[in-house]
Amino acid sequence: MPELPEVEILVRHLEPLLVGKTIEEVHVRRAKVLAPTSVRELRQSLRGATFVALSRRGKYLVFELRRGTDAKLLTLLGHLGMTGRMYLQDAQTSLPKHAAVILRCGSQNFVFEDTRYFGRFTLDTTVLGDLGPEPLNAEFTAAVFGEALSRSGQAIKIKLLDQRLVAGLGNIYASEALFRAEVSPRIPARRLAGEEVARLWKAMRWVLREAITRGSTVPLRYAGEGRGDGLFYFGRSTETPTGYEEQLRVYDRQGRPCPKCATTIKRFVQAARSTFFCPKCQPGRRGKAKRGEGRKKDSLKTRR
DNA sequence: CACCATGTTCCTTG
DNA sequence: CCAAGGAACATGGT
Repeated sequence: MPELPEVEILVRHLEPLLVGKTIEEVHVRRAKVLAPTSVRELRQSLRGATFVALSRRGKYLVFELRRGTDAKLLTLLGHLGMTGRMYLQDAQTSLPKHAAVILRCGSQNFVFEDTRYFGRFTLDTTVLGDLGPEPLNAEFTAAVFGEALSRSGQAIKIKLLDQRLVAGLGNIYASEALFRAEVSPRIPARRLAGEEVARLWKAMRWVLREAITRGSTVPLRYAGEGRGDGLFYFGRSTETPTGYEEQLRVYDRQGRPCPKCATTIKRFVQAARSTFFCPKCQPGRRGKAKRGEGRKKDSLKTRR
């Protein structure tokens, strides 16, 4: 469930539940998610610590804790990777198969579970320093965005996934924002016209805000079973068991009609990731053929 | 069995 | 040093 809107909703959900709670026991079942923090270091730091605040930076969850009244604040960084979840449950409740870290706070467990273990739960916060601006903050103006784009010849879709450019978009919202802006995912970043930059800047923010709004109005079950939990960008539906369904316009909709013009949505691969777009609403540049696109060279890789 | 998956990081090549 | 491309990480769904 991990792009900016999902993390934002999760942070808003957890913040009031966690603040004031004190960790009594720390259990690590998959040490790799802590790296480079060691199990011992995490346990020593967190045992007896109280949650003071929780916020979000890009797709990261930033937990702030304090041990004792005067002690310094410590920061715990969380990331959901592709399949991570975080939630509180009764300490009696059985733990999920892929629980990576469990923090017992009184009668409740704060659980970080992650099926694929791509997520993070660490005291090392250095990655935050490499993140670009928050797309929904005032500092992130269209001019700032355009300036950043002008320094790259890489396809715009790929740049949108670069967390150093702007922090928080992932593969879903990158395609969604480009569709809303009616910009082709293949255009080299620095080739976007000024008005295209402006449209994309606006569309990114609209798409992210829309997802947060929708997520806020849907009854999510953070610890629940079943797919779709914690995922959103939902709208009401009479066809699904939950009564809600995702409202994505192009993501994972190849072969289906474009919601604007009914042209068939296409899928192709960029930087080893799927991109979805409407060839009519998001036409590529005419004129120059792009080389190195749609056909890859045979780089024979050698093993180390 | 084959392929695909919401993310980040490391390695290689140019 | 930088940019770009791809594989790796680990598990599950279709």
